[in-house]
Amino acid sequence: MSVDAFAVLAEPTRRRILDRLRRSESSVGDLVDALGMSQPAVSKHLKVLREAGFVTCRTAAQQRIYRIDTRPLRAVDEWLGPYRRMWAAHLDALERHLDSQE
Amino acid sequence: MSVDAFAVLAEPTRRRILDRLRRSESSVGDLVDALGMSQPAVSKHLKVLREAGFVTCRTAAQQRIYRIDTRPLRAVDEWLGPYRRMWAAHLDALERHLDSQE
DNA sequence: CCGTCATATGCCTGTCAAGGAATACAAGCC
DNA sequence: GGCTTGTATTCCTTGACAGGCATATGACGG
Repeated sequence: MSVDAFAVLAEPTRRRILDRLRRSESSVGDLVDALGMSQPAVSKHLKVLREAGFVTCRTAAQQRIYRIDTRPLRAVDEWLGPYRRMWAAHLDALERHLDSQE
Repeated sequence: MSVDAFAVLAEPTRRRILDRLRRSESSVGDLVDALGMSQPAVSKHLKVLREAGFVTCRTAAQQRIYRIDTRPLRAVDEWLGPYRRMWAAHLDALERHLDSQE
């Protein structure tokens, strides 16, 4: 959980991993196939994701099955909160404007 | 708009700039004072933010006044959408569980 | 135990971004 | 037109990854 969530998400490959894990949990090998990248590279990204809390893994026989944990993403969502209020306010204003125009 | 939004947000200083601009638009000098960083460093971050669409600037006399544009943040918000549905689903499930327990 | 499959780790190299110092540019003022 | 103020740009150095290859670790089957 040491590294900043945004820094973790800054890497496109890691977002691809998350996008894939969103659909179903996967073994490292599955991800290697899906991403077309070397196994060490994938394992390293998984390590970063794991240490930042984005994924958890369980051992199943000789494989490690990775699975999303949404908690860090919720933190990002909360960071967005105040900004979301900004554009919500603008949309409201636009709406009022359009209403007054009709 | 060339650089990836997440890469832009990965830099803590840039998030600090956005957090400050969220409260009020500011000149470069204001930001330099607020961040305690060299003026060139701030200007460079502003350039990155500008090129990625996070801020716009207008010229006022000899100053440049920077202001937030929330569009790229809305894009981030949309990227979060599917994940948000994940944890929303979990919360719903938890709620149903608690309801069934009462 | 030993070989094998699945994954993790170390080492190396190349790339890229951040920050400081110096400098260039641009707009106002006298 | 020089001078000052505010901001952008350039050059340089340094540090942080990302990715590949080789190798270590770990779990299973015979």
